Amino acid sequence: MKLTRISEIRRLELRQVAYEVLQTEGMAGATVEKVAQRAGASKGIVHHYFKSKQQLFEHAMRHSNALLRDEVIRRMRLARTPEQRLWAIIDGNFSADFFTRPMCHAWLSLCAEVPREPQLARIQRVVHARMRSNLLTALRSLVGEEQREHVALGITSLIDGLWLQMGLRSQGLSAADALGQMADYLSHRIPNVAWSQYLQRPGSAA
Amino acid sequence: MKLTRISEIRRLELRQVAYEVLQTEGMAGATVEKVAQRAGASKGIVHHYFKSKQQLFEHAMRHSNALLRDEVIRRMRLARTPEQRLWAIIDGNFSADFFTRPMCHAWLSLCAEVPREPQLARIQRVVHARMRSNLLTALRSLVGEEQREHVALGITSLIDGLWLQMGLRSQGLSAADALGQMADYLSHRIPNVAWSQYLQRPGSAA
DNA sequence: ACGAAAATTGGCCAACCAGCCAATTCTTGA
DNA sequence: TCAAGAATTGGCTGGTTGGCCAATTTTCGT
Repeated sequence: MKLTRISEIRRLELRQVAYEVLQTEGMAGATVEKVAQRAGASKGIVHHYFKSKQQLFEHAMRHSNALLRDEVIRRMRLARTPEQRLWAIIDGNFSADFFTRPMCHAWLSLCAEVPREPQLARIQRVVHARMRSNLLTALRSLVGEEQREHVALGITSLIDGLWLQMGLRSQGLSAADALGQMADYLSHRIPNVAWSQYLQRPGSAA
Repeated sequence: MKLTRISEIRRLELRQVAYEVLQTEGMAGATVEKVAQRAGASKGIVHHYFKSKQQLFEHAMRHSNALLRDEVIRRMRLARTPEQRLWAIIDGNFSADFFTRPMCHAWLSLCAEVPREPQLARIQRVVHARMRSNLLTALRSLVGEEQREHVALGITSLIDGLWLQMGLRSQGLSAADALGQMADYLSHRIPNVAWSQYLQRPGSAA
């Protein structure tokens, strides 16, 4: 019995490679041939698994999204209180493994295409909806109902803004800097929770 | 005597048109021919004024940057107090004329190229330095010296994050929403200033 | 072992594009 | 008016890319 068909393996490999190429080449410079070459395969095989370049990078976006989602889920499992759940979301978005300049460049390249690629826009909507839902749930006991949406938008915007800083600043930004900003925001916006405690043990939410 | 040579007029027109094309086509889809066509000119004339496509869009970035800078300067002139100066910077970044989806799309396209185009990175550095300088000056009497850089980074990130939301959200974001978020941030981070007063008269800092 | 199906190759093609340039039109100063 | 120079045209070219496909190799069930 075959659990994983070769086709599934190839699909996963290629979308991973496509995402890597995106990190260094950007959307315009990322050609099907470069993806094939980096994967050690021929150009034809890429088109065998993805009917178009567009679809290939659509799956690359799903890939990066899955990485981020898993980081958040892992931290969510360990969280026991609403504060911990909220911090799990934030900390997951600045996981040291993913909050890097190359990752940010790939993310930016994809974001820039969203307005013109309905499929990417669809993925973006799903990502956004999940983030909003997670935040609203965690905020339920922390913020009054009439302010929850507002605070959720503020947190989302600050996260995205810090990612942008990582990509655009000359010397980048450390995950600790970003988490410091988030803790600072939360300390002022949602007092009576000692948010700074989460900065002591970086990478952990429990 | 001729104040404005035709060459200068053309350069201004073309960089403006290049920026408009960027709004709808993105960086990959923005060809020299499309810019020429939209400008009602031939492809050759574009290369006559800009030695390369790269240089053309470098000037397009300067163009968009100049628009934003002027908006901030205009509000700065009317500001009399540090709070007003700080709000002038923020309000200028969400001027109703520029805080639109097409503008955001062009901005995103340029941001996504920054990592691979040293010239764009150079412009980006200048923009960032000016923003930082403006913010630190305005914050001098509002925030303790040891926290100024931190708050300046927070404000910058939140502004960029809200721009990103404008570009990525399905239904966009109004300038009022964005300014509401900024006022909310300032109210909690820099209390004892009635930031909400600035929301009464949208578009004005005085 | 064998044959069908899956996987893979490498090259072809049509489309597109940036850069270039010779020829033409327009502007301007004397 | 009339050159001289600036402005502009439009087509050419070399190079690249995405999509396609016929041919070949590999895998796998029987």
